[in-house]
Amino acid sequence: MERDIFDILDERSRRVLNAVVRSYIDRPDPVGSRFVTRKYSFGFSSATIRNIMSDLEEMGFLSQPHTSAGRVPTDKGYRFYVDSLSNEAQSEKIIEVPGEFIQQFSRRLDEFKNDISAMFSEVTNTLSSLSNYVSIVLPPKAENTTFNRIDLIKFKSDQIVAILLTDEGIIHNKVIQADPMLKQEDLNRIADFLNVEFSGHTLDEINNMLMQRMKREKAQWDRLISRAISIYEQAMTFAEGDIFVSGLYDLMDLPEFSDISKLRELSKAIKEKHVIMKLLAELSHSEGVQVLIGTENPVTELKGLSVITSMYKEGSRPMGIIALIGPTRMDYSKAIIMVDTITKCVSRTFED
Amino acid sequence: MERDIFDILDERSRRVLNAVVRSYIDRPDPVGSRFVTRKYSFGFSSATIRNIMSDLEEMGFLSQPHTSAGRVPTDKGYRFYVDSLSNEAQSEKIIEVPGEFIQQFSRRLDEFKNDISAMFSEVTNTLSSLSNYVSIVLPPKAENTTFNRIDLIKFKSDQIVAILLTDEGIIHNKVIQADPMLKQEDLNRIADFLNVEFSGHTLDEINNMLMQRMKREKAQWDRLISRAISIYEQAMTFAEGDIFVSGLYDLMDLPEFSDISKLRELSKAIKEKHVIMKLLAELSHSEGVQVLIGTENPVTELKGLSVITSMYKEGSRPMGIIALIGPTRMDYSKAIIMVDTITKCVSRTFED
DNA sequence: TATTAGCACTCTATGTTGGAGAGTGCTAAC
DNA sequence: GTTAGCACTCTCCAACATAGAGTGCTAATA
Repeated sequence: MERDIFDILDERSRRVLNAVVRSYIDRPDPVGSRFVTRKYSFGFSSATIRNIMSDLEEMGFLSQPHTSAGRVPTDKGYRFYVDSLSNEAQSEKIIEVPGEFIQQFSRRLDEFKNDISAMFSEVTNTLSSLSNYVSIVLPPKAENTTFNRIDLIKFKSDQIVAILLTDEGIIHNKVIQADPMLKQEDLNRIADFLNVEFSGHTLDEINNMLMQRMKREKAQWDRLISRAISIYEQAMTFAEGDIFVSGLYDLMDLPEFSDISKLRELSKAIKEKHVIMKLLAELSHSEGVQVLIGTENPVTELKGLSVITSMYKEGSRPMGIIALIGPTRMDYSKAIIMVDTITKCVSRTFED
Repeated sequence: MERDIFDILDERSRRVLNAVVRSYIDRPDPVGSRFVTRKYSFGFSSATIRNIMSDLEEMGFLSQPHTSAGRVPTDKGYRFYVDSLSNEAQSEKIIEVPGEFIQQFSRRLDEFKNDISAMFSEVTNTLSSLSNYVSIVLPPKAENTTFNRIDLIKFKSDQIVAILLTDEGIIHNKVIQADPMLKQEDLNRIADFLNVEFSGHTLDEINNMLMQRMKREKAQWDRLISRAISIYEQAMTFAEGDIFVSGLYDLMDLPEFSDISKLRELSKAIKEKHVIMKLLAELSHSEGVQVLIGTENPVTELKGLSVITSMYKEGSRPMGIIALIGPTRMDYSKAIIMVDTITKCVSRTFED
């Protein structure tokens, strides 16, 4: 597929296309042939460039806002640009992130080790203020985290506070209604039982174990176990985790958002978390940094925008997702590097 | 003070002024004398109204965008309008909130009794979607909440998870570093000690008790107590509570925000939570619903806006604050009633 | 055959002009 | 004290002209 595109365009067309995209990313004015010849000295006259650009338009890489305006990249044009970026990166001029930044940022993350939400806030803030785009972090899905221990605390006669700790340092707590007859000692015994049984398993595994055991042992449970399982199930139905978002307001500075309506759509999409979460989750099945450009995007609210995502992991286990959302006219090379770097920093923090 | 203003203006001027304000709130076009005479039949010609409006302008209640435009209320004009609103309310035509709504909303809040943050989210969402302004809820200040119990859980050899429950149903948790020699039993004894000592006191009282005791007993503590106090102190330094915000994007529909820059300022102010928190806290020393109009506002970022606040309470103890922020051209009568009603619903929920 | 210079053409952006309309302030009459 | 009448002011909008940027095409050039 990629090969195809590179075959269709000869060296010269490719260079012109990339020049147009780069120039447009730099300043959102339609790019004219004369401008290209002057700024990037190709050794051809503007007339030649004109012909090439005309061809590129016919092939759908560029478009004209109106006759006698310069050209503007289409989503397909951006796609070509992004693809050739990663090609370049593999071959030669990889843009370097100063090791200094990485070190400093990693150290900063370490400070937040005891408070994982604060850490994620820090991540989104850093990412959005560096990029001036909207950054989003999805925390690890509960199912992927590892049960460390649960504690049950009697509260106000008919309520129980269940506190679940995971190895990742995430603390879920939930108030559940319960039989007022249960004493704190009963709760302790129940918690002990759960801790022994479940420790070290992921919540996902636990759900499966539970189901299997329920099938096998059915009515034979003693009262303790049946209560334990019922309480655990109640405790586990927590609201889907929050997502961390930052930088929506920085977008207001960009000319493409002077209209506001795009911004509204984006904010609506973010408000309806599940839309975003679903998109990002789907997008991140594959390895490395993923890029969705404009209409490639399945979510209608985001069709005018581009999304860059990457997964952070603990070892080889996927944890959560870091994403950057901006206009299609995005500084892709910078954005991709940033997402990549920051994802790696976060992964490293989870390692230790 | 209020009397003064009512004395300066005769009955007729007052009616004209209120008519202008109401009309401008209804539609943001400068209000002309002819329009006033037709819409609100005063029994005077437009020329007379013109004279009155000219006087009102001289006194600073109205202003003209340019000669030969109609008049627009100044902040002082709005202030007059708001003050006469509450006068009206006291005397006769109180706008009624359907009891049905109150019942329904109270029932809805009850559903969230076990999850106080979800409840506050619900409150901001309701308030902003009813009003189309920005709504903010400040949760109870930690110092004002009542210690119910603390639990300490050993976690990963050198860490302790401290979980503090308050009578209000708020759960704070915090991971703290600690001596790896401490066993879970030690922690239990420490927690027991704290629970016995502190139960039923507000966190504020506890801080005072602690300080006093430290002064009195100084070096005489036994090891348990000294450890307990140290742990409690660490656990209590949690991050300043989150504030709940909703509706920023609904503002974009209003003509006064077509400019965007005001919106930026507001969002900046909200991001810097402490600015908002400080303002709201100051504003809410007094009883009932407070209104700040435009330049009355001490925070520069909010000078173009109006703020309506009210405190929710548990019995007579102030808990937190509910606020609505919108343009100075706000539908004050509606907004005030809404803030008032919702505050009362929240207070009632805390009662039981 | 590929490239280029030249030119007519198109479209936008900007500025100017000239009512139409809304509203005012003032004056003189009621 | 109130009002009718009128000249005046200012905005808004549409019509029009012009400059500038950029194109596409053609014919000449290497």
